[in-house]
Amino acid sequence: VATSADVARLAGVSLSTVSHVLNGTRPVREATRQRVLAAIEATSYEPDGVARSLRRAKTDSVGVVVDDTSQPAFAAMIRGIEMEASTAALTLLLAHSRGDPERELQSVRVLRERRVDGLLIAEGSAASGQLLELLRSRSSPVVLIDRLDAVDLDQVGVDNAPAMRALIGHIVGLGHTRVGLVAGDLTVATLREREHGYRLALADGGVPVDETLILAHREGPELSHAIRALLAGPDRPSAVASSSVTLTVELLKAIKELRLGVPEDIVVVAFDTFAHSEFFSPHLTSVDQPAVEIGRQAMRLLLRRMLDPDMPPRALKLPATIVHGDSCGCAEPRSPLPIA
Amino acid sequence: VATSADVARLAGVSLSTVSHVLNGTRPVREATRQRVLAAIEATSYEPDGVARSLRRAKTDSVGVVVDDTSQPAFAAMIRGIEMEASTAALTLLLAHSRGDPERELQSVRVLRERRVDGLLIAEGSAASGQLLELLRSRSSPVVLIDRLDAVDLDQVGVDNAPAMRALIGHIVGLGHTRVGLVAGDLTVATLREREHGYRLALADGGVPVDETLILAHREGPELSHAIRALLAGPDRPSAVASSSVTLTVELLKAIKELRLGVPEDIVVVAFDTFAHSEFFSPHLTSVDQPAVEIGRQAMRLLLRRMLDPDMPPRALKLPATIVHGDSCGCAEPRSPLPIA
DNA sequence: CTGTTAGCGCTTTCAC
DNA sequence: GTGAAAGCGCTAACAG
Repeated sequence: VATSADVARLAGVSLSTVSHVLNGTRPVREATRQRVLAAIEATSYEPDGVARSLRRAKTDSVGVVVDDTSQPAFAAMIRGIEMEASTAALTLLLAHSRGDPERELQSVRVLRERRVDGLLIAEGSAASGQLLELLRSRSSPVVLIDRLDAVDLDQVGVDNAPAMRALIGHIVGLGHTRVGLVAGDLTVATLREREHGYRLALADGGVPVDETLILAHREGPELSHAIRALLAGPDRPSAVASSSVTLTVELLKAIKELRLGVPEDIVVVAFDTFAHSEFFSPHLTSVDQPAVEIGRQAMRLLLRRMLDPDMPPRALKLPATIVHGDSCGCAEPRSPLPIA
Repeated sequence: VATSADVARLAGVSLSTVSHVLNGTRPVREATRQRVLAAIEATSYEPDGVARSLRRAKTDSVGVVVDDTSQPAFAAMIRGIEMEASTAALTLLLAHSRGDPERELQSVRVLRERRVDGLLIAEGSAASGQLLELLRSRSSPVVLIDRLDAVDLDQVGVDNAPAMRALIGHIVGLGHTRVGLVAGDLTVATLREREHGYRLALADGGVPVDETLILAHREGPELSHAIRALLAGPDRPSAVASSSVTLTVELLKAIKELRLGVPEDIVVVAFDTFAHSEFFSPHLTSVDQPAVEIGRQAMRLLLRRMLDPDMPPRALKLPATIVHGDSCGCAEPRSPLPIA
């Protein structure tokens, strides 16, 4: 492989001239420039980004740590991140943590060693003091996505509580007083916020909270069992909500097994939903996260942080929207419901 | 930030000893080792991957170029890739081409400049001579995914034709003789193969091919229009198949608009489908791609190629399966259909 | 067992 | 306008 030295030799110029031609970093006489360009062509020279990064002490890359790619919103978020990153000529380094805090730490370490210029950490599991410590230790630019565990770091996420409040409010308004909630692992910040929104909505409607209707297990056999118990029990709620797509899957599994009809036998609403669900039935009435926008804003915030390390940390809450399907069983399907 | 020189000074040893302690690359007396380790701790030293890459002339990273992240199979494929990559301690660099051959070339160039040790190129658009030339020019390890344009490069994909043949064969067996096909852009290799499978299935059943039933436009207004024309026309086919998820979306849009019932008014089958579609109706009878496995195998193949650049190129065809839903309207739902 | 040293390929002062 | 030279932080001969 050719190096800039080869190019310089062939063009009969110095190393520095080659570099300056390549980067347009100082004026070069046109004739010389042409000779250099020709030499580059002739040697099919390709600059070495690694050497450049070493010298410049920056890599023009950002690391992205995601918890779980099977979340359907993941692809959209990555797309948003990538849009902004490619505009800024940054390359993405991807690492998965698979919900394992240990792997998550490891991912951050590896990306750090690679000297990424910034870090995006998405949908992390429960807050980990170790991680926060690591992130703060070197004060490298970081933006947290949907993972509101710290106040002194940049973060972007959706405004969970109001969205859930509006979603549940809709079915409470329809007269439901026994509303189940598949709440998931409440150590996860976003899920906790959603559960909070649920409580707010019940309070709004003057409906007392029945704690036995709130299923706060993480995905797994226990949760499946709890859901089945709730739905097959003598006093089945008339409506059930779930707090995330993976939780909704568990819920739908149980509903299918018990051969319940939606919305005739039970009304279902969900936080987050499936792609193209409008073509299928039941079409879930649900909260829609602006996943692409979350990715974009997170990347933008990271870019700002990279330029100005001393900017005060910022927490961006993006609004979600409610998509009105037919799973809530209300007579008239309307367009997107407003979120208070 | 501390460098290995700082560590060496603090530990009172030479640079090389630090390096060897770090990499376990030659025996070091335990006492010395401990002193070095202590110094690392004390300085909170973190090795510089960039410098290491420059020196070692490898980066322990692979580039992944994807066409479009909105394909639902994308996330699964990435997951498969990542599993194998993380086992081999490789970092993933991600680039999107968004179906633009120009961006695709650019992505490959950028990743090359970053000196990735290997390249995975997925779901590319139409074959591009320029791309192939670029890939071959430096003979760096490359695996093509679902993009069978070249015979002399490693590639992995699904065995499209037999799968489509079996899928269509099923409905032909049900007595359908007018079967539409939303075939998509036939310059895309995988779509061409699927269309071929369709033709084979009709031939198998002794059904003559009616070319007006094959809609070979890429996604866009023309396609939408063609689909509507086909379905609203006087002589509507009794069944329609589509060759990819994005095409299926177009098809379902039209079906919804025309208020046709599936499978009563029209039978629908598809190549590739939506996540968790079993919970919704109609549950599409469809070909299921082993997306995770494709990712894994591709990465594995790349690893082998990286170790042995002179290995003869290999083309891996993974079998797809057929998921039997209720959109095909056959009386008895059975378990996965066999692919001949 | 440990240290010295020569670079990897590039950017960037500092001179001319 | 152009060139010479000093490293960026690390690894890997080569010597002891």
